[in-house]
Amino acid sequence: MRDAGGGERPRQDSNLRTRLRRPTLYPLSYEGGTSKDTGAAAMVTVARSVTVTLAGMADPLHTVSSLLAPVYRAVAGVDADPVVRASDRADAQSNGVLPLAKQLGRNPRDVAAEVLAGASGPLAGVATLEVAGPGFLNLTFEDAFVERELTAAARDPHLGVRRATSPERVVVDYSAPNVAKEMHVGHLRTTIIGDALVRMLEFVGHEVIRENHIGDWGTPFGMLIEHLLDLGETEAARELSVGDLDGFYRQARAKFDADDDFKQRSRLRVVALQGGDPETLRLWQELVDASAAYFNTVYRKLGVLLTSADLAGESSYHPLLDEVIRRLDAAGLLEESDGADVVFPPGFTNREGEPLPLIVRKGNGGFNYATSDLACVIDRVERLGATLLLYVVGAPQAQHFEMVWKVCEMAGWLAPPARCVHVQFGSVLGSDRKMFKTRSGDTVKLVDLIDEAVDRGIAQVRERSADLSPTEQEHVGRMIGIGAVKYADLSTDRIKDYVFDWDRMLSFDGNTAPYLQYAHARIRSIFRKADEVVASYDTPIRLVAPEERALALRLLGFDQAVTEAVERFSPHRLCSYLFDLAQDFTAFYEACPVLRADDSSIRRSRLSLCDLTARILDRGLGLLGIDVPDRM
RNA sequence: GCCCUCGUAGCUCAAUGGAUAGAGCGACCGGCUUCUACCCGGUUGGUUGGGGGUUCGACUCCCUCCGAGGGCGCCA
Repeated sequence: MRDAGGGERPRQDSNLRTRLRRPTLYPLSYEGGTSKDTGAAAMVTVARSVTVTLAGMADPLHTVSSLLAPVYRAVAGVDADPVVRASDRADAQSNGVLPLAKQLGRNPRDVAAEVLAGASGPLAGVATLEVAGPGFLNLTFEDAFVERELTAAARDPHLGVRRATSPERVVVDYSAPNVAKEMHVGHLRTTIIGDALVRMLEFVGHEVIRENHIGDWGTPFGMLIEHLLDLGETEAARELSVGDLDGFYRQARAKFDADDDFKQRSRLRVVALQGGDPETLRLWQELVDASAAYFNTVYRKLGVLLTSADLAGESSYHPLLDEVIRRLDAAGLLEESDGADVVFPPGFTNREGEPLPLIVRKGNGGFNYATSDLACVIDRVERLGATLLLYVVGAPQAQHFEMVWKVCEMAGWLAPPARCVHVQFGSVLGSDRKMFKTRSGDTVKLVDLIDEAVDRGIAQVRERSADLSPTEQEHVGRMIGIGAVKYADLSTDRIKDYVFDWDRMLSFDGNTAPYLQYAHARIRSIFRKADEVVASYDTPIRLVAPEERALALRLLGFDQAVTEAVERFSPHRLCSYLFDLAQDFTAFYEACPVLRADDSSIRRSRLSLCDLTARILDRGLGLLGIDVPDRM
């Protein structure tokens, strides 16, 4: 688990230090897409970890790694499996696996030279190598090799993206609005990020279970049900369907605070609800259904995958709560504190520096969210059989989840390979760098935000694309508006706060959805004008201009971009790649005439490059949940 | 008070412990009028909040200080 830190680092004695010095093997690692200077290609670092991957796939760097693996083994004299994936690195380091590199005690340049000598054979016809800098191997691919790999990627329905080597069953917990409460900006990030992760995980071959952990249980439901009865069921249904959930909730709350009789009825209603009274449950279900219908309209507007089938509300864990307590008790973990049943996971302290408990049963005998989160882990691991549990929840809840998972580990419910990951994210800020609010200071309703995005998108299209029909303008404008909001959210490192800025996210310049969508539409436009159909999967690609080469190498990096985004649960990795791709395409487009190319084989080859670029843009944005218009 | 996250160009953001820290916007200079743009190229811009440490090598890891935000017993 997380190390609380604070310990003083032990001082190394100087002899030991001398003996351990000279790290130097520095095995092979893939260093980056393409080099800055146009002529060169991808580079390989004789620097850090071995990222040799086995299966043969379209990505040329993996091919190179495979070819070089024996060379490394010979040079390093290492018998061990040289496969270390990026995600294993931290683990490898702590286990002392990786630093085997450091045990050779030789100069990196010499090692690099030795690798170079051994590599010329295996890499013949693939790439040439040269030693550079403090022990880097620069790798320049042969054109013929790149052309071959590119053709292979184009024929692959997966566009060169590898499947996960060990597919898992993954639960993604995201969105999680509350019944009878409005969805606001706070739900934007969890919904969008969760949706993108689901799409990416499925794409690389994992089995994904979406779970929308809605807040459909607890004491507020007493007053909500009583308010529903006061209004009359038909009137209440009407109000809820209009989507004025906050109004409904506020009225109930106001009555609860002002009216003792109402308060009393509410309390009795909570008891009835928890006791399973059929009529109360029926009314409760009515509230849940009305809210779910409302959530679904929001999800459809936003274009995310969630449906009613994904609902896994807190109430569904209700039957498990007694079991949770029973098991904790049996494990000897349960303690009594101030009348409540609690567990003390080690490593957490409160304001006074005393151990901080996780309360699993309140003093009044009721359960709280910690209890249902515990039940939730049991359910996901034992019933669903998931090994990876993702919680796409805001950063403020980090400590809560750490405590819950710690208790799960102590109780033995959460053991490898099963593990939980908090996919946390920062806040959405206004231009004042404070929490994003309306001008009047209220929280921003999510529907309002979505509607404004669509309006702005449509306005944008009307201005720029007067030649499109009104219907098309609306259709495309919707994609642009929604895409802009999603992309702005996904394109920055999720852990950080970001500033919500309509003008920037809707700009056609810079790292934005409209820029990428436009690059795609532009390619489609070429094909509408072409008098022949050329698909990348049946046309050989020939690289002539440096811009073609740069684009080609970028296209081959799709696999790496997707893999990184998935492994780190960081959609912005994919965004950065797509932006780079669009920029490379634009450079190509400026420099290389496609339809007007003199030579027909070049023309076909360029059309093929265009086609593959469009397919990757389409697919890549699709993995982010962003729609891509064919014209705009 | 303790704990967590963040701090990178004027602005908005990138960067597995690797090469000279990169983009976009803005600004400045120069081109272009095109297979879809208000486009293209170039220049400008940095003590990566400060200081120390580990390392062959630190934006990245550790310590410390400063600043911003968040969390800390019966809400979720």
